[in-house]
Amino acid sequence: MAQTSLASNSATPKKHSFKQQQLLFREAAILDTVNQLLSQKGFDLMTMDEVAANVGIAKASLYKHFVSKEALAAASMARLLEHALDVMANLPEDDSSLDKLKAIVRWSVSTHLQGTMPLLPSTRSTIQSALQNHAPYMDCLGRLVEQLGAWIQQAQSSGELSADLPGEVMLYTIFARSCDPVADFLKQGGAFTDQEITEMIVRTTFQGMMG
Amino acid sequence: MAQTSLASNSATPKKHSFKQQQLLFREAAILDTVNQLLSQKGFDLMTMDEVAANVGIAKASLYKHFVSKEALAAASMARLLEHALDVMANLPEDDSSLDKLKAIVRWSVSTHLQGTMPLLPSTRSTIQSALQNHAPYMDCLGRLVEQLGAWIQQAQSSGELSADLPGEVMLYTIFARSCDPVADFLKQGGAFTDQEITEMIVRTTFQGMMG
DNA sequence: GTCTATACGAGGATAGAC
DNA sequence: GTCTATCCTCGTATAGAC
Repeated sequence: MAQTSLASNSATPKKHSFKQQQLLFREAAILDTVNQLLSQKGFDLMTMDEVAANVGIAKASLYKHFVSKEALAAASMARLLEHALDVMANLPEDDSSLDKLKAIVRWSVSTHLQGTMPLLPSTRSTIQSALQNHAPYMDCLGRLVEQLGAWIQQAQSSGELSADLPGEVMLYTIFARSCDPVADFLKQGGAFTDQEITEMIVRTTFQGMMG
Repeated sequence: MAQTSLASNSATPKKHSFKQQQLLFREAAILDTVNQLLSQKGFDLMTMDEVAANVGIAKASLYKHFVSKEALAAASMARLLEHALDVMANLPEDDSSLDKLKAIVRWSVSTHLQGTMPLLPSTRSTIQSALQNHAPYMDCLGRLVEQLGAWIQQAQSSGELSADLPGEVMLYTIFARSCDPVADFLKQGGAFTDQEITEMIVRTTFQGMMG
């Protein structure tokens, strides 16, 4: 199956590069659609018919690219985490750890508001077990947790974040902002721009409602 | 239908009180089960078969009490909001507005952790429209929003909460704690008691991770 | 590897006896 | 108003032609 989507290996360079390019392009288009739908409706309410219709291909063709709905969602999530890692790797080096943590929350909420954040956390969904068996996803997640954990520790050491609040709690709190319904409610209210909403959530995440 | 579950009116006091008692008792049992299932799996993943099985009655009997799955969930939600209003009405009068707001968040998270909080917010679910057409729910919600809004304004006036953060944002932030996945993650981790988790979430909600 | 057509199961809701 | 048995729709997944 084309599920892992590896590029051509060095032994046979460019042998089928055009076909492969086309394949990857098609799969990227599928995953873009899946990202949107996962963001709008979540895994359980997203249907394969819908995905196929939005991409503009037949449902059966979808199953040639991804073996199941779970695999499709997992691929989408893995790509999102790769994107997150990329964002994190490209933050200004002279930013403090706290600044970097704020930046990743800003990116999460902003992505969520744009409708392309496939609901990372959310316990109570049937994908969770599928994700844990999806190596690419788990690999990215591990690296992401490691990096965020390091920044949290540094921010605690330097006094930018409270030293007496478990880092675990902070990690989950930051993660949870990616699926925070507050953003949806505020956007639905229509009184604020996406940027204003993002900044207010970043603020309440780090300073609460008293600071 | 017995959907509104009003007690016997004053014109015919106790005429069928025993039967009615039994009816209300049965319906309360159903709603207890629904609360648990909504808390564990959410609306979309909860099945009527499951509800019937857990209550110990046939599925068809369920439909004698509630006309649809949506009506069932709406009744469950309405009862929860009534409960919340009750908790709010019985807070110590000499508590400050901020204390009261903290108390309601504490109650929300605690209820969530106990597994009896039927996921209030959560956009992306099919119940939302049904809830908006359910008068008892909307009525309770209105009163709840009014009371919380008043407390927020008072806390802002007294300087307990930031005056430059829109009250709307605070309201939603408080609401969102009832379905915060952070609580689930921390509970799953097993490193903290429910009470510890609750207090940490109350803290981060109001003081953020820096305070 | 794309399509049309279809198998199959799950789940919401109902029929009709008691 | 409780039950058993059933209907019907929807959604995942597959068969098989091109």
